[in-house]
Amino acid sequence: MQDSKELWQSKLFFSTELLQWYERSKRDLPWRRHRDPYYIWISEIMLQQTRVDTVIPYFQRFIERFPTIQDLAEAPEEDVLKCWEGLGYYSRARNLQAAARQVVERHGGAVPDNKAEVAALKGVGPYTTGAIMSIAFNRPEPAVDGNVMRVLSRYFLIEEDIMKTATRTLMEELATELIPEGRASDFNQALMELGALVCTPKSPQCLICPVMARCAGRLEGAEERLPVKSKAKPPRPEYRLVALVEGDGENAGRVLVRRRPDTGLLARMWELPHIPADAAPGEGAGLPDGPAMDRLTAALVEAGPGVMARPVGPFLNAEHTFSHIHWNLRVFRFSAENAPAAKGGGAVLAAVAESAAAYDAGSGAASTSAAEPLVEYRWITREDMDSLAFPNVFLRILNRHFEEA
DNA sequence: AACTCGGGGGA
DNA sequence: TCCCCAGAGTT
Repeated sequence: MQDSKELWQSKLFFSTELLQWYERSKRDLPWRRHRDPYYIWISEIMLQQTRVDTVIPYFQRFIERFPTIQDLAEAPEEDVLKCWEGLGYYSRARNLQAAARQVVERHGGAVPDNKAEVAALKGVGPYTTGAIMSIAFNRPEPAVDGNVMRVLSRYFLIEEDIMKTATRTLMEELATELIPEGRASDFNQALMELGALVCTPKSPQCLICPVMARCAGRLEGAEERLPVKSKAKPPRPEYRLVALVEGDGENAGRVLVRRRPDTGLLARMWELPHIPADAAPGEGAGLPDGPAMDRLTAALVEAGPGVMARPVGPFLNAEHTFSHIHWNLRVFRFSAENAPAAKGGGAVLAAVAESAAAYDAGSGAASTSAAEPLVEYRWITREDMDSLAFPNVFLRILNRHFEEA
């Protein structure tokens, strides 16, 4: 029998010591200052794949801008995205707002104290369901994130690959057993706090760990190699040519940007126009980038907004790594000449319908108007950046440009 | 089960 | 600079 008396004692020891440690060691975090389920929810979504120190300023700004679920539900999506700018995984923000609307419509604007209903909210998966139910409502549900799997795999010497679904299920069962009666909120937070502060991925601080005495991983000397985790694939490289086009005439001092499509990578975020490049940048030092500039020039006219632009020269190179893609960006400066339809600041310049034909041919399911723009172009000033959401890589390029200008 | 989806921090 | 971190949705 696996579940010997010794194992039972180890579990009791773990829960008891951990809870006591948490009482004296817990950090004073903004979302721990109240029990509002809305704030717990926001913080848990932001904390997915994101460190506490990064989240804090975003959380403060977010609840200031959207103090209630109602406020969030009624806000323009642009505002929500702007508030999320720089945090990454922007579908979290879009799903969060969609879920806020769900809560307003189905639950009268209050987060439901019901597991199935919480789990049904957009962007709320198994972990966040458990986190909300336990932290906000003190329900005995497991909240198994990376921290928890690391702590449990070490303490109980679990060698299963934590990337596998079956392992997470096992961890959830174990974590549920460990919750002391009536203490789900504190215990689950304690578990994650230990993973964040003591039982860290590298160089865990075993000597100050409250449960070191019975940690099977530590006693085996295995704490550094746990948890067992299969490696992720390296990101595939992608090479893009980017145009930084400065306007002329009425658009003097403005830069041409576009909004990304509704789905996929960086959906609905703004960016500089760019096109794919075949291969790595020619490393020939000092060679003019004539061919690349020519292709960009043509793209701005043909596929893009019909902008006639004169190449000025290379501006800078930039790199950006996503989980699965590594972007190599070569940014070139252009000067617009006689930009068409330049009717003044911020006007929509043109729409690209490059894939409209293929779409229509495919299904004929033209649910939206045929004139619906797939990509929207605008001439923007630095001030316009205060209301448009850009991914960090383009934020850096644009800031550099406006600093020099 | 495999793939998609950002960005930051530490060695 | 390189390496590591990892929840939810989609297919």
